[in-house]
Amino acid sequence: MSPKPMARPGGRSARVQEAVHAAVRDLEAEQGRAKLTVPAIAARAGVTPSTIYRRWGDLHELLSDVAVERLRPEEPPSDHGALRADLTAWARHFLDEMASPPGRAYVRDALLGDPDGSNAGQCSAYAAGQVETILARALDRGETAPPVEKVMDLVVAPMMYRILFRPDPLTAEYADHLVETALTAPDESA
Amino acid sequence: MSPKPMARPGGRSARVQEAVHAAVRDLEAEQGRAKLTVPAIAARAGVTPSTIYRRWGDLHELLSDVAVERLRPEEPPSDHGALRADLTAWARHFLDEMASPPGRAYVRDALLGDPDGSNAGQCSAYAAGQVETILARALDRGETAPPVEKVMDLVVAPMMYRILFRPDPLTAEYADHLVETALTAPDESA
DNA sequence: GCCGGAACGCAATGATGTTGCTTTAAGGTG
DNA sequence: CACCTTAAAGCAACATCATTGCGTTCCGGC
Repeated sequence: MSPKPMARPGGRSARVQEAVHAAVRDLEAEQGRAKLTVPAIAARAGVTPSTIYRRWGDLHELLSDVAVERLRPEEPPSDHGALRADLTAWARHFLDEMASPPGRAYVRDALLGDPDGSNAGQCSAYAAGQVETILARALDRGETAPPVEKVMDLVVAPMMYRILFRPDPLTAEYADHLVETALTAPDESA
Repeated sequence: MSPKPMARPGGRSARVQEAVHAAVRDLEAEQGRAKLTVPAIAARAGVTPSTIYRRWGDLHELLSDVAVERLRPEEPPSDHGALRADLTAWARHFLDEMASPPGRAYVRDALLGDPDGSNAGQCSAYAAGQVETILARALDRGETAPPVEKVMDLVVAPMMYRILFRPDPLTAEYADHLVETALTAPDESA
């Protein structure tokens, strides 16, 4: 079911997977999405199309797979010494990444080829993990911090909604505004 | 660019469009999404595939088109005599519709075949329109009501985010909670 | 160093996507 | 009301892509 069963993590399987992922990245960068087709990717990766179909099912699942890997945060959120500063910086960064044309494309891909929703869930988990880190750091400092769910609802969700459903441009001020809302909202215990 | 140019609204064009849309609905109901292919739809609609490709570009754009039409609200939100009741009822209804398997499928389709984001924008506009109606009604009654944007950020966005990115089931209580948040949040003027 | 099984390559087949050319009919005009 | 223009649909050929059976290779374990 999972696109990357990797029943055999070592050796050829791993090489093929890496080659295919690299081929997707390269082709996309060089020729754009329109040229992203399974045979083209296979040729570029030095692999036969049937291999790709067998391992990933179809193009969308493969793209979803690659997109999720690209959406994985590479570093923990930067530490600015205070909750508000940390959250603001992270929200701005997140918005910047996700609202950019390539970012939007990755998010869409991740959602697209995802029969069971596990890839989309992974994306959400990445964001939640980053937020979690920030909040834990705040608690360590002795600050009061809202629960993760609240930040997801009040900061992450609105940004994602606008990215996906609205063509309008998004600004850093909007991210700031959302963080402000999350930090000043009443702490219901629900 | 738009999937439905309709430069000639009357006569054959309209009949073809309706026939194709109907074919999509029927085939989906009868044989499931897997069997939804352009040639099959064309055959069912009594049309040649090239007609569909020329008018809609590809299968995804056609499905997106159909999905948006299905997501259009058919009635104004029901009137319960008070803002809180109206918003709660609408949010529950919205969540119910969108979180159901067919609802999720429509939303995904709408997002999917949508190069310029106009279809997704339409979906958002539908929801905003419904909210707008509710808020205007409240103002007419003399109630104080939050701006539309606030309701979109605090109620609609979190629901959509969870629908799209999280596999977990969603409850009516969650919708209630979001409405509560939106109505009790401090009224910043920003 | 041998064995079992999973993954890959190859190649053929069927289905789908795409396009030039022709034909029909909608909508405007005299 | 007949004619003319032109968008849209039909037809048909072609290119490309998706799918599958079978043989081969190579990983992983004994």
